[in-house]
Amino acid sequence: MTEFGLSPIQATARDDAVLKALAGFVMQEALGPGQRLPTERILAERLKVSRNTVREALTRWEGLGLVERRQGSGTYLKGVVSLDMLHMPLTLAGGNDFTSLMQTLEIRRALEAEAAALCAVRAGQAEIAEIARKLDIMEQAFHTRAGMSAEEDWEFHQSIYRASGNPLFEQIIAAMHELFHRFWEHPLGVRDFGHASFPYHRTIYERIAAHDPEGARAEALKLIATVEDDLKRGAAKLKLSGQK
Amino acid sequence: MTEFGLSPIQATARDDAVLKALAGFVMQEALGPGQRLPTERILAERLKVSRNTVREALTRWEGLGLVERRQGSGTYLKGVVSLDMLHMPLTLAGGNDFTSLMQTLEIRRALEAEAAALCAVRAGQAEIAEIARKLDIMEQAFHTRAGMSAEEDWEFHQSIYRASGNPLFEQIIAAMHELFHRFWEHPLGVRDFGHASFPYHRTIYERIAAHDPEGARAEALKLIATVEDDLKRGAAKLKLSGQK
DNA sequence: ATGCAGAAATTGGTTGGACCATTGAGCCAT
DNA sequence: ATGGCTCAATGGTCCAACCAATTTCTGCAT
Repeated sequence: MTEFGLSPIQATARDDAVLKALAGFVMQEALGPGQRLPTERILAERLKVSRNTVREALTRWEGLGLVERRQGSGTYLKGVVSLDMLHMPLTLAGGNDFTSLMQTLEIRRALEAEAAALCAVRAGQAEIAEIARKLDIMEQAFHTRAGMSAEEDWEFHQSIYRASGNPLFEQIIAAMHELFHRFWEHPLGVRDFGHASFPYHRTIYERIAAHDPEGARAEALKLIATVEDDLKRGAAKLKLSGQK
Repeated sequence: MTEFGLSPIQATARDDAVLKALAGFVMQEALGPGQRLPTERILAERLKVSRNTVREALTRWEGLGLVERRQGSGTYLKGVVSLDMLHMPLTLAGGNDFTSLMQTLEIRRALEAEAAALCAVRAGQAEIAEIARKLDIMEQAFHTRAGMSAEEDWEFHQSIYRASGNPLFEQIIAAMHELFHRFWEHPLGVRDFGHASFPYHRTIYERIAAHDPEGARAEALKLIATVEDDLKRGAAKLKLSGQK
């Protein structure tokens, strides 16, 4: 099969046209997350298409998590949209079981290590200071609330992804985090989940502040390893207690 | 065309219910990629919902890349569908420029290295044989077609992702690959793009076959490094020629 | 004036029916 | 066989309602 370099043309593509126009409108009006966009009826009238077409277009955006619809209220932006957006929908088979969590952790291990290394190379004074701030907040929360610092923990890691200079790290891991939110919070009933990982947050920060990419990578790998251990302990506990 | 195993829907949240019922139907009938599923009119009748509702539900799946609709023909499955699917749609800002490509390469570097290492640990005889087969095909195509072996190259990497035992690797990288398809093919006008990476395919395979995870990781990193170099060369060339 | 319950308007969700555009299968003349 | 034709099937779009949740307005009692 030879390559002709030709793509099939699309005769009818009203949905896409609607989304393109809407994206242009959003940019023009400089709308951000939380803002409400025009009602379906108005969009249909302005764009000279049926309300049904508008709805199918918005359904696409909703499925992509870009927009949230509230009956009786309106349609609201949930993220930043731009004309040159690229979509990368992933669907993972298998539910919220041990295997799925373990698989996401393998992805996170790869990305976390790389992000920490890149961060150690690229982070400037401001980024390092921000990471230090998040680390302090997390450590204080950890001590005052006896280890319940999931939210602060997450924000610490986010600050590293941001300082990596590549927004894809944050986006991919954030999507996984949102997906397994309940499990990152109270995974599998292990009460002291995450305790073992605590000291490595500071060591990661130190290696980043010292601009030592391989050191940061190594500490990040240690952190993920403790999480994997916790997960395995939780799975073993579950097995003992007879749950499937 | 008599029995569909579909039962009517009752409460609100119709479209979600439609998708759940449809997913159940797909599993029950053991439908796989490429297969055609019932027409919208039949689904609407069987589920006792309006055709518009069916369409919105299918629009969701289409946006997620699970399904492909062909006017006049039907709606066809594009991937594997199951009841306990989880969706992780990512939307990346920024277009098909040099920076975006470089950022996806950083993600690919992290994942490719980890996948190769995992593969070296987990791949069995059958998986290794499959990788060897893809490698042979790629090398032959490379020699007979003077380096134009993008498709075979991609299939070689896919076989590694599959043998890693974690489907997320293949899904994430496949999504990026599809996204930047034109650029992976003829990136930035560099004619011998990918030539430098050629020898590392075999070295990666050898480390995997020897069950040497760190060796496989190292070779994978070398391969990505050559691609990054090609990309930088292409960008420099573009800069010289005055294009933006 | 103020507070609040109920009415009214707004907005997304659903329905049913109609028609258009594309596809594919069957048929027929060549 | 080949090419062109019809015609039924199927997804794409449109319209005009109505339903359900939410918000806003209104008017009465305090």
